[in-house]
Amino acid sequence: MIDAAGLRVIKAISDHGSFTAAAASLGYSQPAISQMVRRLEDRTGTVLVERLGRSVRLTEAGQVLARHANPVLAALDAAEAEVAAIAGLRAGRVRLMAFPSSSSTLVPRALALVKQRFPDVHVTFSEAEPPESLAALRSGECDVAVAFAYEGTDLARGEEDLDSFVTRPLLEDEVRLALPLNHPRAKATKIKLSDMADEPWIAGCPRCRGHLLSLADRAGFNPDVAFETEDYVAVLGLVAEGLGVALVPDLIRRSAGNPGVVTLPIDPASRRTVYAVTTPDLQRVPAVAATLDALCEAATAKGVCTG
Amino acid sequence: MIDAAGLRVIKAISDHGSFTAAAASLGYSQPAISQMVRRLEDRTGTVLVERLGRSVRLTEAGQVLARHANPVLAALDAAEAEVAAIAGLRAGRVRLMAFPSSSSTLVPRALALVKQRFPDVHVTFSEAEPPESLAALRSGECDVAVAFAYEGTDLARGEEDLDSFVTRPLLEDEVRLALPLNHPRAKATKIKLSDMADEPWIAGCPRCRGHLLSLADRAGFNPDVAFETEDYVAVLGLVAEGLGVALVPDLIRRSAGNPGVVTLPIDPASRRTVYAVTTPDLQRVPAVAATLDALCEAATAKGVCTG
DNA sequence: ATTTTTGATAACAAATTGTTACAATTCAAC
DNA sequence: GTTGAATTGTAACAATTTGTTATCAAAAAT
Repeated sequence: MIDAAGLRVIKAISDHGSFTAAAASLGYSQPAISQMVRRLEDRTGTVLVERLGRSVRLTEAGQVLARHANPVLAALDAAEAEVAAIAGLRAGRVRLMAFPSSSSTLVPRALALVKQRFPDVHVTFSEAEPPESLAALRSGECDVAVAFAYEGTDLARGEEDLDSFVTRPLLEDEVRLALPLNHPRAKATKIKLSDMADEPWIAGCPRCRGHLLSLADRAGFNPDVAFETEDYVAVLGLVAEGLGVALVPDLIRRSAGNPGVVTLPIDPASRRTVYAVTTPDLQRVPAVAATLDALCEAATAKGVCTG
Repeated sequence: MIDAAGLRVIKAISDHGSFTAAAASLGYSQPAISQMVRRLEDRTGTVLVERLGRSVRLTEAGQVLARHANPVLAALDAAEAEVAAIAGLRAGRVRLMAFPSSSSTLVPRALALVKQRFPDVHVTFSEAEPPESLAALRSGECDVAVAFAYEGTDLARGEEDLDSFVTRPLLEDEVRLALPLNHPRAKATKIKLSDMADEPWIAGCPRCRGHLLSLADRAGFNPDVAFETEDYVAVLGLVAEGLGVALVPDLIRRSAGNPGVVTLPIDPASRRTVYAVTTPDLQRVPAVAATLDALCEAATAKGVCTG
């Protein structure tokens, strides 16, 4: 019934003492004010303005509206300012989820970039493997997920539909074989997986284990998985102690290298692609876009970012 | 830019979780909500709602608006309620100015009527002679004036323009001659002013003095005005002490009768009319109308109220 | 008295806000 | 899988609201 425009008009009249001056202060023509007041009076069923020949004065009811105008308009302005701050990257919160091995360098570098450029944009961060991070994205618990897909498999393992997501490739990550330093083949420049068919294997996260099984199958053997752990530092530790060999993405070696371990390219080569993932809607949120950009830039030092 | 309607829509979406439910809760069709959100997003240049297939969720910016919605809408409702209270006579203030001799019975009775009918309407009251009360009405210092005009003269003494006022006759007040009880003519039933040409006179307020001079002139003499006072109780006291005779409106005698004084009709008769005066705008304010009605009713006991 | 200032009104233009009908999508259930 | 109910988006249109210009009438100031 009464809206912000009406209050603005009443307040202008109260402040300036005439319709004409109120109109000028609001950038309207004088008849616009006349009609606005008339409409308000019709709607409220009350006289709001006393016409005294040349000047006007608010009645008690008009003064009531004028008194309420300030808080209401101030609150509206505040709301607008807050939204504008988010739109202008002077505020905003982005909830990022990334898989553990990305946390070591890629994500911290991206967070630093965002913070440097937009100090008031807050990126919160938590670790999760791709299936959970994508589920969190879908359910609204996070805004950006950093996930990966092994060559030839879908990002979401084929089961989830990806149409509802927007993906941005960040970098290509080569999958290498990790051997203990004292292993007989540690000096090779390249290795066939089938050569390792009789070694005990150490597997990483479930998807990595799946990838290992898939590659081994293609190489014609069934690996003996002696240990499984999601913690890649532990994987490398186990390898260093000579308890087995493992497939590890290059990112791991570079960020958490273990001096007792060497990694070699495998033949045929295999890679995984690391993506930043979000939704089409969120992609248009400035703070989210800035985070994606930062991830992209942080990645270019290591890989190719097309975006 | 952002208005109350927009906030209402965002709040409804936040509360109900879908456009359809929000539309139902606001009595709109679903496309109305879709378009409203789209407009808001265009205006703010920000994504406010994440579309997740079947349901929707507010983005951070959307949540900001939803959070501001409550205070703004509550303040608007409060403003509306206050105005409605004034319109519905559950609130309101009327500033009444009346000339002194009306204060004794007419005005108190009217105030009591208003208070009985509309306990939350506050009528404040102050005394002023007609010229000042009308000036106060014009300048906005009061809402209703109780004034009088002697027969044949304008309410505002001819100088002021009455077009800008609305008048409502309350009662006719006969002008009588006050004599001390022991005056030789105290037993007469009617008296010609010319019979009193040689008496000392006591004059009331300036306008009353003017009326005395005018009547005396018509009766062919020039009265010897021995005392002047605006206080009619004093006038009657002076008369009772035999210090002179006076013209007093009947209202005075009835409300402040002095046992040492008799009042007689004069010939030719003279009356004054008591009016309630306000402005056309204020007349439409319910509390003012109620006060006018009460004055009218309070007067019917004594005179004729046409209104 | 005349001029300037101010509000009201009429007629019209433009923007807004809403509706209905229908297409497209999602999600759950069979 | 496939169907079906539920939900959002879009297009076309109608109604309302909101603003402008031109003009009038009244009030104040000179």
